[in-house]
Formats: sequence, structure tokens, C-alpha cells
Amino acid sequence: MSTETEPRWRRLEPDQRREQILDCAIRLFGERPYAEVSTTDIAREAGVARGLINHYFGSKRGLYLEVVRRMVTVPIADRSAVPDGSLAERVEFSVDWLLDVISARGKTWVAVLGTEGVGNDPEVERILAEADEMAAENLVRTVGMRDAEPAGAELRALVRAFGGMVKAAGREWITHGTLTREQVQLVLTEQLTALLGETFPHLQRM
Amino acid sequence: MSTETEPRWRRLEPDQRREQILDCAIRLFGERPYAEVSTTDIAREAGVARGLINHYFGSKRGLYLEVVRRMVTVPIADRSAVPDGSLAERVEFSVDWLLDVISARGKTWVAVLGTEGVGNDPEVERILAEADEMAAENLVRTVGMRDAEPAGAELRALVRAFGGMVKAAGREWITHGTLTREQVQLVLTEQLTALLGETFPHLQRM
DNA sequence: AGTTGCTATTGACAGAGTGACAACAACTTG
DNA sequence: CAAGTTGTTGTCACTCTGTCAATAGCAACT
Repeated sequence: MSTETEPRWRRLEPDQRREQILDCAIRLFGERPYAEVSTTDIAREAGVARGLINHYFGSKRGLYLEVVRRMVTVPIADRSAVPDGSLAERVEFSVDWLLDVISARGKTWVAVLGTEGVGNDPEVERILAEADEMAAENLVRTVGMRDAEPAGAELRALVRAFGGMVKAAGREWITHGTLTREQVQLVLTEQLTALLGETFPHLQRM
Repeated sequence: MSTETEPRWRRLEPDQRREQILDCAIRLFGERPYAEVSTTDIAREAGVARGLINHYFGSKRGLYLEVVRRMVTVPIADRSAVPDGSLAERVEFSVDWLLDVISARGKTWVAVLGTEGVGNDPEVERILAEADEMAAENLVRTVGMRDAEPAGAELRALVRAFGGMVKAAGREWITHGTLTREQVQLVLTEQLTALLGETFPHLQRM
């Protein structure tokens, strides 16, 4: 008879275990609202003791913030493929790339950023603000508007505002199916072109 | 010596008490996130026994949904004052009215819709979707695009997407102060004009 | 004024969830 | 194989939520 000394649990590298718990948390937080997800649920999902969550993330809230941070991070554009054409062409390229990103995340993206809840959460707000800022910065670079440097702050504010429409249009497309990708592409391209080509110059003369 | 039989608590009409609790809940939920607000806090703020909250709203979540519903409801535009001019003029009027509404709610509005959290909450989503739908419907009527009836669904989807930009621009103005009201006015007016006058016709030919 | 009835409101209780921490066990190293 | 390292567990104390029977404000009617 074999002395089956099969261990009751496996000991993982901290990074691996962290990642595993984070994955489960992302899934569960994506399914139902914060208060409806207990750390017990997450622990069970990860096949782990509940206390381990506190060990790695301090508190439930800490884990949640980590989830938000993870989900909101947008990949940086590969600018090597950006065409050198007119503003309209570069904008079209950028929008297309944006929609690719949204499409890739698909349901998860929507499930995560789809709901605007009530409740002032400075920490979450900061994370999202930073993400929006990076996305805006990135978009500005991609369409090559760097020459407008002096009014950079206003330009980025404009683009962040545009980001709101991107998200809303994305929801119309992905979740509600009221617009096709082609339609969203058209709308966002025309709007962003007008924003950068027309409105922005007007704004600078105020 | 007077037989001071001062009552320990006053008995209110259900509607009044409901309203009072709701007011306190709105204030507190506007200050910190859902999980950080306990029903004990709300009860104390309202000077009321905790159990009463459950009596009126069933659960903490029920109260929360009521708060969201209340905060998200946008007053109907007074169409009697809408000018009969060009599309651009009507759009300008509508945007101005929108900004008035946002301005009136001010910090509260932002505190409420400012944070996009993570977590799929169908109920909250439904409430917000309905509110957006009503706002879009209202805006479409105000700018007098009712003639575009056959493509009403797409038009409203477009306007809902635009609503995303309204919110984002409002945040830039109210909370971050990166744009002035005049700038936001200009941006939204031009964008909406282009959306309705240019992009929408283009969209119909797809 | 005293009594009665209705119901808004309270207070206590049970169950569930969270965070802290000491003890344990899987794995590494010599 | 022994000893140390540390990832992991399980329990304890505390807080929060929802339920419910008991209480008390108030109006109506003697």
C-alpha cells in the first residue's frame, strides 16, 4: 500500500496565487455588484481559505480596487502602423483601433464599465481618471496633434469628454445592439474629426 | 411643576418619513461608496431607528435603488420656450438648458454619476438606461427632429451616445474645472449640431 | 378629560460577513 | 533527512443586516 502523502493544498508563488485570486475576483465582481460578492465566494471560487485574500490584498476593498485597476488598463497603441495622411485618415485609424480594443474585451469590458453607480469613491475615481487621462493622451499622440502643445490641457479635456461618447457608443453597440460596429465607427470618426478639426480651433479663440 | 409629557419621537405621515430618510440616504451615498455607508449611519442621520429603514424600503439595497432612481431623473424640458429657428439654434437652446440642469444639481449630480464602478448590476443598469432613454427622447423632441421618425431608434441611440459626452464634459467642467461652462457649451453645441445635421443623414444611408 | 383603536416606530435578536492573528504544513536548502 | 522559511489555514471578535414582536404617538369617540 502506497503511503499516499498527497498534500491537501499546493503552495504557489505569491505572484501566481495573487493572480489566481484576482482572476476569480474579476469574474465574480463582473457578475454581480460589490456588496453581493462575499470574500467567502471569492475564496471558494479560488479554492482557497478566506484569510488568504486578506493576506494578499489587505481587505475586500483592496481587492476590489485592484480589480478596477486591472480592468481599466488599456493597452498602448502600436503607433508604428499609424498612417501619415490627413487628420481625417489618422482619426479613422485611431477610432478603428479603439473599437478593436473594445471588441476584444467585449462582454467583460461592458459588464465592468457599463454601470454607473451612485456613490462618491475617490479612490476608484482616481483610478478611472488616470486611465481616461492615459487613453486621451494616447489618442492625441496617435492622431499626431502634438503640435497643439500650448493648449494641451484643453485638448486633452476635450478628448476625455469624447471618451465618454466612446464608452456610451460602445455600450449601444456591444450590449444593446442598437448600432452596428460600422455605424459606431462612422459616428465616432466624424465626431472626433469635427472635434479636433473644427471645435478645438474655435475653443482656442475664446 | 409641569407634567412635561414630551414625546420621545414624532409620528409622521409615511410619505414624509420616507422622504426624510431618502434625503439623508442621498446625502450619505453621495459622500462615500455603498459599502462604506451603513444603515446605522443613515438611521442616525435621520434620527430614526434602524429598523424603520427596512420597514419603508425593504432592504439597504432597496433604499439604494430608490436613491439612484431619484437622482437620475431629469426634469422634462419646457418646450414652450423652444425657439423656432434653425437646427443650430434649437440645438444651442437645448444644450444651454441641459447645462442649466447640470449646474443646478452641481456637485451632487457629479458625485452621483461621476464614478463608474466595476460590477454588473442589472437593476441599476435598467434605471440608468431608462433615464438615458427619457433624456434622449426629450432632447430629440426639443430640437424638433420628430420628422425623422422612421429611423427613430437609431437617432435615439445616437443621442444616447452623445449623452455620454454630456456627462463626461460635465465632469470636466464641474469637478475638474478643466473646461469653463462656455467652452462646454460650445463643444456640445457644435458636436450635437454635427451629429444631427451631418452624421445622422450619413448613417441613414448605410 | 378619559378611553379606545390604529399604526408608525422602536428595540432586541439571530444570522452572515469581515479583518486579525497565531498555528500549521508545504516546500526548499544544507 | 533535518531544519528553516513562508505560503496557507482556521478560528475568534467585531460589525452589519434583516426580522419581528412589543411599544407608544396620535386621532377619534365617548
